[in-house]
Amino acid sequence: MSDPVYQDHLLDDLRRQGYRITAQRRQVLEVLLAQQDAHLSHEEVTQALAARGHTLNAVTVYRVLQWLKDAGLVAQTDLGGGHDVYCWIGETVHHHLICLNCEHIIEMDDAIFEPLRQMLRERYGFQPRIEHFAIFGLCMACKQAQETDTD
Amino acid sequence: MSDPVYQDHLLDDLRRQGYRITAQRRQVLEVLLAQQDAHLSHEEVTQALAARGHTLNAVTVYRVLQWLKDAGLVAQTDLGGGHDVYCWIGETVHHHLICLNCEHIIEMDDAIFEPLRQMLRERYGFQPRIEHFAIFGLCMACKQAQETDTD
DNA sequence: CTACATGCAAATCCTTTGCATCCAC
DNA sequence: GTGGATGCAAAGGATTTGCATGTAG
Repeated sequence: MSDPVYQDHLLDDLRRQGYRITAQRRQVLEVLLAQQDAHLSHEEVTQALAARGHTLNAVTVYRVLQWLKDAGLVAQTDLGGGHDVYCWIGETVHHHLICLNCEHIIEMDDAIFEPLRQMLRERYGFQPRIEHFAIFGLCMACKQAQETDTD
Repeated sequence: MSDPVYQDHLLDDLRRQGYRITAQRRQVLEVLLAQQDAHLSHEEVTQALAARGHTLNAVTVYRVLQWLKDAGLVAQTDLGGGHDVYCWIGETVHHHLICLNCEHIIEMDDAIFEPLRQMLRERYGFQPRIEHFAIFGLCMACKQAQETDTD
């Protein structure tokens, strides 16, 4: 997945598509590749870069993220937190359950949306684009904690 | 629903809760009450106010919307458009299908989410808060138009 | 009368843009 | 060498804050 061989292959691919591979682009790409399941904000990407000893201009980070999105490698989503988040587009489509209390994120399989998709198509003739979904609520632990509180 | 009697009752209720009723608060409240099913952004609220001949300071509009939210009368949601939208909390819970192409909004009943809710509870022990949901995709008309294009 | 709401100006935050310089190809 | 990418500074837009004034209760 994120081994050097895969990365080299990826970079060659991008070069073949006419994109230029700069140090900055490689660095941002590595960060996102290293945390494929995470949704990273611009700020978090910057922090991850810093942790690796790279200090890119904030503007450049924006531009590289935009580039990765244009190249179809990264999804840019607004999960409602005010800032867009970016995440690597892997082979397996999945979605997230986000706990409003502890902010724990649970991954869920795409299959769970199939019934909903079908219903929307049947009832409303609507073709949903549920490619990257987030549902907010309470995770099991927090739900139980809350119930205990109320007792 | 939005008749004067109902509004008076509402204002009295708020007063009883210790809130002060100013002209500005009444004006914003009226705007939201008049379009209960709409999701209005700060800008749209301002425009609606202007259409009624009221010119409030932008800051005041923010503060009144925040107040209405705190009072539990209005929901503040980020539908992914970059700006928060505000909408009156009525009795009937409903959600929206938003067409990515024509931006047409279809209302859908809350019942459609029941199977999903149940699945999330069963499989992940997750208590979803699906109170105001938006699903993006293509509406029937745009889907058909697209299919015709490809032919 | 008093505490709270308003309006103005200014500050703040995130993001984009213009432009000179730099570097991948 | 040349077009595209970078970094800096500065602009831009949305929202928040500080403070004097106004007003609901």
